[in-house]
Amino acid sequence: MNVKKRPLYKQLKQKLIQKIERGELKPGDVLPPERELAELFEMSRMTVRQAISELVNEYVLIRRHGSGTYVAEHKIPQGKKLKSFSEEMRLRGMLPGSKLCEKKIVLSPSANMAAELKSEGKLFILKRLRLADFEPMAIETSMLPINRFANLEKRNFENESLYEILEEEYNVKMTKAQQKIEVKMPTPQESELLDINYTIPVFHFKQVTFDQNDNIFEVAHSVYRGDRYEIETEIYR
Amino acid sequence: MNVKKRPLYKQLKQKLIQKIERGELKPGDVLPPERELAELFEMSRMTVRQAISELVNEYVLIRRHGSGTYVAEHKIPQGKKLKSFSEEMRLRGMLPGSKLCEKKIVLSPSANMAAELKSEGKLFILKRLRLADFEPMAIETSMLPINRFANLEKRNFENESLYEILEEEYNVKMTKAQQKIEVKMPTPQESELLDINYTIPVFHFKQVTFDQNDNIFEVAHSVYRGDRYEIETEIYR
DNA sequence: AAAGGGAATTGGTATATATCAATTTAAAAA
DNA sequence: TTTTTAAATTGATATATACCAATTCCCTTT
Repeated sequence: MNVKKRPLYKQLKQKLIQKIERGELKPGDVLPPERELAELFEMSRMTVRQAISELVNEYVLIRRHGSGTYVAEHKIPQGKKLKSFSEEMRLRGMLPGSKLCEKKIVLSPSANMAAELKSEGKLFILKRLRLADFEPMAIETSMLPINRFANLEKRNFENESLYEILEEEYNVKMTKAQQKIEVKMPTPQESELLDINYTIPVFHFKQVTFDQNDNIFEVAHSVYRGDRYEIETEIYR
Repeated sequence: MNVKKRPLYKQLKQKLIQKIERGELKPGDVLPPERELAELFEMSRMTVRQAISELVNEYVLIRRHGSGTYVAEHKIPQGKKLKSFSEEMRLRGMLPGSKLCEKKIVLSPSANMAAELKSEGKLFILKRLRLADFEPMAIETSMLPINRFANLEKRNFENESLYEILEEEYNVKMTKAQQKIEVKMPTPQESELLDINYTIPVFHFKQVTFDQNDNIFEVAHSVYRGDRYEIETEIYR
């Protein structure tokens, strides 16, 4: 007795994906026509269409009316990946740097802050001026629950990457982040730190960072110079 | 004779979206069952399912097996997917709108512009003030090569989606876009159109849009109000 | 060789029907 | 009342069929 609970169209989907992964079907290749696939796999054309439709939605296949169904060219590009400031500046061909502004432990964080971090107890706050080619680029303020990162405050952070420390010393890896990006005018302190005129607008990033277990381990606020920084991204339908 | 070239399922899609926009269907509300919708709109259940399926893919509806189909709560996630202005505002729970500012054909575009579009010849330029809940949100300027879109300039664009027209009339679907995002201060004209004080900074988007064959078919410049708009995105390692 | 036109191919839309599976509802039992 | 069970409801999967629409292909004409 054949135990089959897996839907037919999902089975076909999987077979098609396997063919692509094994290289039997390469990007740009045309698939057999729907009517032929139906015969080949002994299912109705409608079922074949359902499998193909899902793969089209997942950008794996491309349909061309009157022509055929093709394997998509771009594979899992997904324009923007989570990077640290240093990684990003290096990618842009600039030399990253850092200047410590503030390093403190907040004993009783505001309710707002605690809610964002979904954590109670003391917070470690790290405020750094980030440099690119020795010129100010951004002000980065990170907030972390100190109970997860004991003794973190003893580091100096001048020539150390926060994320590298977290990964190597505490085994916490960033895997996902949610960002809100706004435009603002800088405060007097911000424009002085960033060394820009008060008429230059800035990017405000509010980031919530998740570790490999999907727990929030950092909330960061960053202020980027609008005259030096621009966001580049690629998005897909 | 009734001239109907628009597919039935797309008509239903539009009707459902309208019901949501008009508030007849609110987030969390349950839709009539598929069998009932089929009877109501005098079409087969399969056709109803196709309409609903597409809306589910676009995060407008949510299906729950055995329970029903519901209007999605707009959580505004999905920052990384390519959307039209209208789709995005709808996701944010706002009513999209449009006001035509300028519609013209440029006979001899600048070398710069032609290079961006990788096309020679006349350009169609469409400048619209985009509204959200009847208030200005952005100024959107689209540039398209007129040789690919004959008679496009005869449309009125007041209540029509540019991308829908391109898809339905010219069979051009947007599949990829590259964006550069900057922060600027608005020009006097921009602050007047957007109805904001000159001290409010704005987002500048420069977008190059690709069709299903990976050809550039549009270059768009958008100016978004910094006091009403923020970018939300999720990024992964 | 080039251009035009029509047939064949291929995906797109639409209907009708049947059965399965998850959930909800309501009736029955405790 | 609470719990359990069965039925009804609702979406999910699958088949068969028909015709429309965009593209390709090939034959004819020029």
